[in-house]
Amino acid sequence: MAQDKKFVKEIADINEDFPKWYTDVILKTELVDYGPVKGTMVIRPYGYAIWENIQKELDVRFKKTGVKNAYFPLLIPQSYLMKEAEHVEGFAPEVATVTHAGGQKLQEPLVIRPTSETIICDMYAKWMESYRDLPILINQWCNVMRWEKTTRPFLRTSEFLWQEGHTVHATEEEAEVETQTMLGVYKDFAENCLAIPVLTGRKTDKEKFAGAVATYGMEAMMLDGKSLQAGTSHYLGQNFAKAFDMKFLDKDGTLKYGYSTSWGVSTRLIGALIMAHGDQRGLVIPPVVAPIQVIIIPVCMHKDGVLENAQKLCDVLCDAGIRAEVDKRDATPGWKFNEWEMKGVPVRIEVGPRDIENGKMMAMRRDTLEKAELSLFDVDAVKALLATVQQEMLEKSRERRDSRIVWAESVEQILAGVDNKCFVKAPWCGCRECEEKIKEQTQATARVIAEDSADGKVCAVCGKKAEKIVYFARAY
RNA sequence: CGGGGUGUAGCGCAGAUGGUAGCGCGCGACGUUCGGGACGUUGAGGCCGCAGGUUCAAAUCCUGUCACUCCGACCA
Repeated sequence: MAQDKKFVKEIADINEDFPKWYTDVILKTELVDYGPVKGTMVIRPYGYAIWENIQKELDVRFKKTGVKNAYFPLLIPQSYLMKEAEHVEGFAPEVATVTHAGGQKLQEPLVIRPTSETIICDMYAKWMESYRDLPILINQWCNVMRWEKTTRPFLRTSEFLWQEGHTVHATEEEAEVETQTMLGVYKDFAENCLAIPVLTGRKTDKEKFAGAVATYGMEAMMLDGKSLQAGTSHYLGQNFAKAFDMKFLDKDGTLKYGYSTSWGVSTRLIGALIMAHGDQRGLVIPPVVAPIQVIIIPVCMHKDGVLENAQKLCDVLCDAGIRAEVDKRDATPGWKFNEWEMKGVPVRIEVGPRDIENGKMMAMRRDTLEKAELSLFDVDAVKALLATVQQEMLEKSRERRDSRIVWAESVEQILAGVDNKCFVKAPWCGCRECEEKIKEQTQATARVIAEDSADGKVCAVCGKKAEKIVYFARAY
């Protein structure tokens, strides 16, 4: 117990000071370190492995929808950004610009991509001549830079890694379907890989992406009740097609502008993962994306057969496709237990002389901290345990989230709801003034528009006929 | 850009009224340990953010400056 206290002291209290807990945990578990340039982060191997797993899972899903990966340049001529009026406005304050290269001042400044719509649309314009060239379905994994005023590792950094998908279609309908398909891919990924239940839906005009006709987002609830936008999918209509002259000759022989979409998720997902599942002991990472799924701790390493059996177990698990490691470091088992719990490894297996003698091994789940005795080398049991952890983490998060969605019919009720760490569903007339009033008085913003019908309801702010039911929450 | 705070060892900090720098953790070596953060012995590690000034003497007092950080306005 005394030792527990000591451990708890090491990371900030999750309930008392959530933001501090967050930064403590990501630094102490060696996910990230701060970069020398303000607002940048170094993603360390343990953190990067999560990103690699995210990439792997998303790529599988993208490929199923026919999307292929490609790569476009980091630097974009400044004039490209000027072509789409709203888009320029949206990004103007936060672009970083390169003015000199090769020891000389450049004729035209180059911007470091804050997103790649412009350069990609410019290329697409060259590639699309006939309707037979459409749709173009391309994704790129890359870094982007947005010079933000305040930053926080993973959630908002000056430079971040993401994937951005960009598609062009011959018809409005097809592009709209694509927008929804990708939103669905994200939802499936968030729930089944990250074990984070998400709300998906259309964004209000105030919250939409600069240059889009419609923006759809997925919102996840963090442990402190705040919402995190975990992914977006935009229907861009012909806005970019017209700005970049993306025309094609249709079946009917006429020249038409294409309809485009873009969608993306970023390293912010790692932040979401941490803030959705962590506890007082540190991280809890769902098995699908965990860098290490099973950590094997040999007990009494110096005794005959312990290390050999631990290594053999590791080998059989790895052969079965499980990411397992043996911790052979010269430290006490107790120290290692705490270390790996903090790092969020889903399953820990202890192997000691007693176990070997009895043909057993002790397994512990990180999410519930429950221990179970398994037969030594029982790969199927470990696999089943990992699957259970994955599934129950989602169920637990979903129950928690669902119990924290409340209904409100006035600004006071909205305030009470968000103060109570809840998402608030409220009817809204659709006007910007009411939306802004809610933000002023409650610091909550419209996250997504719900599917529910607003028939017979009145706006929580102005009392006029409600057009939409909207989820409000304080957001990161 | 407004308000507050902090800069001393890798990290967290202590250093009244000036006298030449210390504690905890961590790190190295050796030994005993190992089923929930072990212990003993011993060692390494500092331009006290930076630049001026006052003084016989500055981590300490004064002035300036830089950096970081928290809270408000903007953002994935």
